[in-house]
Amino acid sequence: MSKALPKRSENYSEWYNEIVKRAGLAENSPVRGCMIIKPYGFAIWEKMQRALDDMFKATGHENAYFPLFIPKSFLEKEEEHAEGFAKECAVVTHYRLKADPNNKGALIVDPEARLEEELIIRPTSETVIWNAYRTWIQSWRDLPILINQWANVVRWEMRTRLFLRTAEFLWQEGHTAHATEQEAIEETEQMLGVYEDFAENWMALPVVQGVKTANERFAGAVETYCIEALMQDGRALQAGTSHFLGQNFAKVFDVKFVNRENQLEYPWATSWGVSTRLMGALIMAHSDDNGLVLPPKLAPIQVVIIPIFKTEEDLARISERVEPIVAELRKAGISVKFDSDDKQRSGWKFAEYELRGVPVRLAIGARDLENGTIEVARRDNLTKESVTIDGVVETVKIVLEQMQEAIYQKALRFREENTFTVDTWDEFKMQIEKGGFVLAHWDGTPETEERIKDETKATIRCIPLNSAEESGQCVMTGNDSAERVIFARAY
RNA sequence: CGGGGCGUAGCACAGCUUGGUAGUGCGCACGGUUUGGGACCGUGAGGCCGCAAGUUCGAAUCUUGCCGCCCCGACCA
Repeated sequence: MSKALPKRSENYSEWYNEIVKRAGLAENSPVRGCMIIKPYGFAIWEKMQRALDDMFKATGHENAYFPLFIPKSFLEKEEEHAEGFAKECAVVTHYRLKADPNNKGALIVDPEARLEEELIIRPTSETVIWNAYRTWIQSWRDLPILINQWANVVRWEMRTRLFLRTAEFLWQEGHTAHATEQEAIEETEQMLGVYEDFAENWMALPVVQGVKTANERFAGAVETYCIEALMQDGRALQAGTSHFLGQNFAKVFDVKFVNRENQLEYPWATSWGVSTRLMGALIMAHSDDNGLVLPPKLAPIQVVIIPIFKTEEDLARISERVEPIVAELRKAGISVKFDSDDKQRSGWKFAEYELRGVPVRLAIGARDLENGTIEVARRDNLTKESVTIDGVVETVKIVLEQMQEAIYQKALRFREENTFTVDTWDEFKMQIEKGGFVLAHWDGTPETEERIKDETKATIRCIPLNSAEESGQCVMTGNDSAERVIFARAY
């Protein structure tokens, strides 16, 4: 195994692939397009899950679980939804194998065991869930229903990349039902806010809240809201979506409730999700040529302590000094690993924990014991300083907080420096080629959006929610436009 | 599905042109010397050379077919 990672500046996608594998986050599986999430990668995902789950609960949601298999007829009900997902569904047609009579040891699909109705492996769960809601919802008193599920889904993608786009991925999907349109829209916006909060305060990832254009809208939604982030190579990544589904699913699954006036009405729906794709965003937003850089709040190991020793006796003396520090850090809620393994040398460990993105490294050797000091190294800016052992726990707490903020600020600065306002077609093409968010006027038609995509590979990432009204002319057609939208090449 | 590349030890690869004992580095095991930024020496284990058929006295190497993977495009969170 070569020591150095490919450089971001030379080959960004190879850098990404290598970092995922070498930092022990994930690897390819025997099945094309699927991935094995390794313990260290899964530990990060678990921290994300925990934070998000707490936020969902805090906003009144409950977890439930709906099945992996969806009858094909369910998927067919909502026309746009069906069309949107049809071409990427895995389908179960049989329920039994049998020994191949012509080939000893081999198994074949038993032709006798064909399912009467094929089952789709869920690409998303609106249909099964709304089918269930039919019996759950009778009266306005049953509403709202605020459900979330943590699950895997399958979308048979042509081209896949670890975390960013895999055939099977893990996610959460919230599915809510409301008595009024207004309430459902508020829910959609609220959850988008939750995602923004999570992205910025946990992932240290600045995001733009916006609305998708018709072309980019979720299949079956009335309106799709999103948070969009900018990666270090200048490409955009959709980090989360929240959909206002109107009454589309209620109608096709015949879900009705009696309102206060004793009239039958269709409830209003939302759905919202984030996936293991966030892992890709996390990696691409912050990491450097030495490896992963993790925001402290999501780092499985926040502090690693590396003893520098020659003999068993040295190690024993260091351990004695380190153990109370470990205990104190843990008491402060900080996850810490004391790596006293003598099979690897300290230099190897330094490089390894940098690769894995451990935020703070403490190194302590005989010299430190004499001086009463310990070395504190920061992963984000690779600086190190010597501090007194007595104050190290306090120092670590401060450093972790500073890092969380510094990583966010760095990403924010990057986004600001890579957000451009352009007004001419030539400028537009040139800037898209260079990368970044490009703010430009658009005449609001799907046709123009499509033409721009064909010519530049750029899509409208979103119509920002809080952008100022500003009349202008469409960058491609010159037609009137009321506001700027964000264009970028995207993952 | 188009275009390109690759299948040889756990990993990364050489060997193939010109057929003749299966190799190198990393990793692994054991022993020793080392240890403040990816240590070194010695010994050792580990292979149906992607699969199948063919050519040949003899195939990792030549021929044909198949399978798989990766990268680039069209589709997408």
